[in-house]
Amino acid sequence: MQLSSYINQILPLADITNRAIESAFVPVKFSKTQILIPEGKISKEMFFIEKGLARIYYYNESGKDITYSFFTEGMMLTVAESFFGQLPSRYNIESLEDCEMRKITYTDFEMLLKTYPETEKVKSQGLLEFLLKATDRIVTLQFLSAQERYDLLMKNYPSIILRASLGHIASYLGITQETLSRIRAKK
Amino acid sequence: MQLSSYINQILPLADITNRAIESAFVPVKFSKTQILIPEGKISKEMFFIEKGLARIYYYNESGKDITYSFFTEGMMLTVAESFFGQLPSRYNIESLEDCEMRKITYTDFEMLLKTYPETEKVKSQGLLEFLLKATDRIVTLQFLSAQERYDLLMKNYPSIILRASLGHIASYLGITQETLSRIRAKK
DNA sequence: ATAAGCTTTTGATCTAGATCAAATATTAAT
DNA sequence: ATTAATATTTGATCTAGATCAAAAGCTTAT
Repeated sequence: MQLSSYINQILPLADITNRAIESAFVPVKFSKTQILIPEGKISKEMFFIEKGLARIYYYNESGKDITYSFFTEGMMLTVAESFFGQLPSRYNIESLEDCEMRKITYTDFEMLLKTYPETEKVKSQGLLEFLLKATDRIVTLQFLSAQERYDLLMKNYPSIILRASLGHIASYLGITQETLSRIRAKK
Repeated sequence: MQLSSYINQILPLADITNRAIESAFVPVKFSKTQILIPEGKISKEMFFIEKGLARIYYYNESGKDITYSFFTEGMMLTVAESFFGQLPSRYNIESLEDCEMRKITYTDFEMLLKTYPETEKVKSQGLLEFLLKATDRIVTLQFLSAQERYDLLMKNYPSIILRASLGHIASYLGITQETLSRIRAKK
């Protein structure tokens, strides 16, 4: 999906606003396993993925690397609280494949908000989408079994399951690699 | 906490805006165990709690009543996706004690947004707070043990633990009542 | 092509927390 | 006050998923 269709599907905007947004997002490429946003830093940029796969992750108290979430084509990639709130990020963002993205800086984003007030609505609408995903995730983790969580991911994001590594998927689901491997072997 | 201090702590606003917000929130009382927002309906109202305790809950596939989250004095109570997005709520809101609240209707909320554009920022900032809480919750559920989750709730919201029932707290933590009872008995 | 380094699978065991069931406490209703 | 209804505790099992350990498959770099 293109950035323009992504924005329009969130909220239809005047042509001039659309063009301003388009040109505020500049192309960037990343190779596999680059850190786009490191833990502890304020996110100065937000990304829209045109091609590739990335994840947000953190290290838990015992130092284990835990995937918080995956992002792929047509998704807006950002640690929302850090970018929108300009707070230090508690997570890292890492590319898992060679990626083609578009990025916007926070400065340019603020400029858009000032110049085209209707973008403020894109912001709230965007935040709402992140919130919807987060609440889904909570319900999933609260009471589904490992198998059910896997099936759900498979149903909603089959491409992630095909492209991400076993270990990353397992920690995303809140289970160990061994358990995930056995779930897969079973069917 | 008063509504005015709540708003000001989120974002300082012009006096006139503050006063408009104040008067848009009208007082309401609820007695124990009333349903303020039922599942399936679009939230037409958002509440600010001055006194009392409430929860958001849903029924899982096997019909079990699961507490999604608790709200008490000084908190804004709403199924954010439903109120801000005007979508049908997937959860119920229920009072757990006799409550004194202030409520605003969506119509009045929209009016505020139009008349005082700076309230749009209160909205995004509010959404951001909901998002922050949700991401915390995900991390908690992803890899902490029952005991750790309990300790964390106790540390962050001791008053909830003292006031809510065992069953409600247990489902909130993603465990059974029996397990929670044993965790408590242990210390 | 081969070694070195990762990633995934498989096996054996262990344990946190679930489930089932019954006994106490607590609260509400007549 | 007494009964009925609801919430909590306690006990005895069971099981999903963790942990530990080693083998087998893949990648990547020389």
